[in-house]
Amino acid sequence: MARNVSDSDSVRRQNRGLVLGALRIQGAMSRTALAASTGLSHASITAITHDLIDQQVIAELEPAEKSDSRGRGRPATLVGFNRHIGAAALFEVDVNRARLSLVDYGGVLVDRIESPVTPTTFANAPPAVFLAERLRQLQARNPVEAAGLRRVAISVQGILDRDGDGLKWSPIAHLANRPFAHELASAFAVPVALHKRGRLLAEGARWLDPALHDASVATVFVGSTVAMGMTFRGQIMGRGDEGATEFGHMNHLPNGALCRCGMRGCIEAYASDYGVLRTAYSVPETATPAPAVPSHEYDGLIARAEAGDRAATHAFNIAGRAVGFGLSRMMAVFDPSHVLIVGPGARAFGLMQAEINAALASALVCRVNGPPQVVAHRDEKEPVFKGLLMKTLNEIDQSDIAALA
Amino acid sequence: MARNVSDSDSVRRQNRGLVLGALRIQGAMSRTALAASTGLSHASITAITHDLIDQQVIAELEPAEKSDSRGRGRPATLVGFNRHIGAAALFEVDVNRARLSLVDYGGVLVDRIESPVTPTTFANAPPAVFLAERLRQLQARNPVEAAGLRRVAISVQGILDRDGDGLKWSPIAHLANRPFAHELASAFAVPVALHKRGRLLAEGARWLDPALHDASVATVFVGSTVAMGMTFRGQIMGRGDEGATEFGHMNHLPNGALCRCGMRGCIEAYASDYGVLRTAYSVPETATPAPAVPSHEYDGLIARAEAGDRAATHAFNIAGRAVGFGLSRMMAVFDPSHVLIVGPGARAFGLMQAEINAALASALVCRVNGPPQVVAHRDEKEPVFKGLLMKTLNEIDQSDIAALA
DNA sequence: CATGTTTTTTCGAGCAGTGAAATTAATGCT
DNA sequence: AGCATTAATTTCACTGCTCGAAAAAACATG
Repeated sequence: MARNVSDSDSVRRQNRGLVLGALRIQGAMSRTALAASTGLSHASITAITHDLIDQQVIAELEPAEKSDSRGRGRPATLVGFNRHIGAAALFEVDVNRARLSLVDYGGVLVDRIESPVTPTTFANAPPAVFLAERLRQLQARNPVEAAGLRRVAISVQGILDRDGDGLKWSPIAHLANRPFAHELASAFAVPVALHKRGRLLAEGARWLDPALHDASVATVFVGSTVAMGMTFRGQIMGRGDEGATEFGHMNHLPNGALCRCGMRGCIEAYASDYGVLRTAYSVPETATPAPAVPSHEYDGLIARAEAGDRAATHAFNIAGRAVGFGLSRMMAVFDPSHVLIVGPGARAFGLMQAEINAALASALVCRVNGPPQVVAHRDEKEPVFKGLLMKTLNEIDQSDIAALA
Repeated sequence: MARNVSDSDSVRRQNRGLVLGALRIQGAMSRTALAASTGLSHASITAITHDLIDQQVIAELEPAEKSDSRGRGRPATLVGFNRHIGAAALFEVDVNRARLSLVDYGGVLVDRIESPVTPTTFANAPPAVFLAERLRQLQARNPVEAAGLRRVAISVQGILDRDGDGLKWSPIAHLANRPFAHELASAFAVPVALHKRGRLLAEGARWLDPALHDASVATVFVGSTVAMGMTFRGQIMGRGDEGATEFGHMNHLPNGALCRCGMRGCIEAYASDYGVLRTAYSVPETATPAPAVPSHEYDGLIARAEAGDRAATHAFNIAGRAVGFGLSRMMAVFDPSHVLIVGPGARAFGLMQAEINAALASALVCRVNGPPQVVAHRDEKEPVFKGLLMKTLNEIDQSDIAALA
C-alpha cells in the first residue's frame, strides 16, 4: 500500500518547503514577512531559518545601509538564498538550436552556450555525446560554480514515456529513443530530468505574469510546431512528466493535411509555420512538409497578410480555425480561464483572432461559462527558460533541501 | 497566502484519514492489517482506533465464532465502521428518472425511492421542492436512520459553475440555474453536494473494478447523452467539482449536426440515441432532436444493425466515428491507459468498435504510446451509484471524522 | 500446565509547531 | 543623554503526534 503516512519528518519537509517556496516566489525577505507569507508562527520561522542558515542554504543579507530609514522599531534583516551552494545545467533543445545555461542556486545565469542544430546533428553525434560535450565546456569555463552541479534538466519537444525519462517520439530528428538522459546522469553523477517544452511554457507563463500564477491557463506555442501546456489553479496539469500533451497533433480534420509527424489532419499541419506557408502557396495538403522554415519567410508572410494579401490572409484564417477548434475541443475536457498564445505565431495573432474566437463560440462550455481570455505574448524563449529554471530549482528545494536532517 | 502549514493537527487528520480510507476500500480488518495497509506503526494504529472507537465511528466486530480456528496465536479482532452514526441521501437525477437512496455510514442501502422525470417535471415543481418532498418521504419511512443525516449528494448532468454548487446548464429540462442545492442545504441543515454524473462514472468504475483503481481511465457514457469522466492514476481529474468535462459536447465536425444543446457538430449529435436514430432514418442533421428516445426504439435499432440493416449499421458507424475522434482528440491532452464505454450505447459497442479504433489510430499519441484498451461495460447505473456513495462517504470520513478532536 | 505464536497495548523518547513573554535594536521625544 | 515607543526576533514551556521496544493478552498445542 501507499506510504502516505504523515509524521514529524513530513511536517518538517512541508514547512521547510513552504519557506523555500516563499523565498523563490517573492525573493529575499524578513522573517516576519516569511511568517506572514507561509502562515507559520514566528517561533517556527526562527527555528527553520536557523537550521537553513546552519546548512548554508540561505543567509542573512547585509542591510542596505541605513538609507531606508522609514522604520520605527528594530529593522528587519532579510534572508535569501545562498547562491553558491549549488548549480544546475539547463538544456533547451529545439529543432534548430540548442542552448545550455548554467545557473546558480539563486537562479542567476552564470554562463551560456548556444549551438545550432540541424536534422543531421543527432544522426552524426549521439545526443548524449553532444550534450555532454557542451556541459563539459561550460564546466571548464566555470569550474567554481560547476563544482556544485546538482541537476541537469533538459527541455525537449515530443512524447515522453510514462516514467518521464525517455523520449519516445520527437520532431527533433534522431533524438527519440536515445537514452541520453540516463547516459548523462551516469556520466555526471547527477539527476537528469526531461521536460516537455509545452509544460515548461505553462510553468514559465505562471512565473512571468503574477496574475496568472494561480489561474487556470492554457499556453499555446505556435511556430515551427504547435504545442500546449496547462496549469490548473496554479498546478501544472499532468503530474510527474508522464502523459502526453500533444496539442499540436490533435486531429483537426479527419484525413486532412499531412503533418510532419506523418499523421493527417493535425492542428500543426494547418497552424505551424510550414502549414501556413503551404496553404498560402497553394501547395497540395498532401505534400511532404518542409523540414524547416526560415523565420524571415514566415515573417514575410505575416507582413503580406497584414498588407492585405488574399492568399496569405486566407492561410492565417485556416491556421486560426485549426487552433480555435483545437481549443474548443480541449475545453470540453478542461476549461481554462486564460489562453496564452506564444511563439512566432503570436505575431500573427491579429490575423487568427477572429477565427479562433468563432471556433470557441461553437463550444458549449464557452457559451455557458463565457469564453476564456485569449491573449498573445510575444516572447516565448523566456517562458521556457524561466519554466525550466524555476522547475529545476524548486525540485532541488523540495527534494534535496527540505528533506535535510 | 495559502495556509498549507503542516502541524500535529494535520498529521492526525492525514493518518486518521488513511485508516478510514483503508477501511472503506478493504472493509473491516484487524489492527495489524490496518498497520500493514496504512504503513503506520502498531502503536499509532492502537491510538487511532482507540480514539475512533471512543467516538463511536468504528467498533470492534464480534468474532465470528471460534469456527475459524486456523490460527495459532491471539486471534485478531476486526474493526469496522459503525453503520449507525450517520447516513447520507443520494439523489441520481436523470433526464427521465430520479432516484433517491438512503444509505448508512457503513454504505448499506437503507431505502430507495424512484420517480419518473419528464420535461415538465421541474417546470411544474421547483427542483428543490421535488427533491425535498422525496427526501422527507424517505425520512418518514426511516426515522431512525434519517436522524443521523450528514450529507445530501446529487448526481446531475450538465455544467456546474466553478464553485461546484450551482448548475449552469443541463440537458435535464428546467433544472439549470435553480439554486436547489442551497435551498436543500438550508431546509435540511446539511451540506449538499452536486456532482457531475460523468465524474461519478469515473469514480464508480474505479471502485467496481480493482484493476482500474489506480489506472488512468476515461469512462464514456453513451446513451441519451454522451459524457465522460476521467481518473489519472487513481485520482479523479478536475479537483473539486469545478471544471467542465463536457465530452459529449466537444465539437466533432464544424457546423455539423444539430445537438440538443443548441450547438452544431457535437459528438452527442452523432453518437447519442437521438443522433443515431436521426442518422438511421435519414432525418436531416439540422432537424430538432427528439426530446427523449424510448429505450425499445434504441434497442430495436441495435438489433436491426446486428441483423445487417445497412442504414442502422451506417448510423452506428457514424456514431463510433464521432466517439473515436473525440477520444483521439482528448488523447492529445490526456492519455488514459483504459477507456470504458458504459450506458445503453455499450450494447452497441460491437457496431462502433471498428470506427473507434480507426479514429484512435489517427492520433499520434496512440501510434507512439500504443492505443488504450477500449472495453464496454454493460451496466452504468451501478457505477454512478457506487461513485456517489463512495465519494460521499469518503467526504464524511475525511472532513467530518478525520478532523474530530 | 508450560510453551510457542500472533495480536494489541503500554511506555518513554523524540520532534516539530505554538502562544506568550522576553530580548534586541532602532526611532522619536523631551 | 535618557527614556518611552515600536517592531523584529528569539526563548521557553507545553502540546500532540509518531515510533520502536518491551510487555501484556489471548489463544493453540503438546
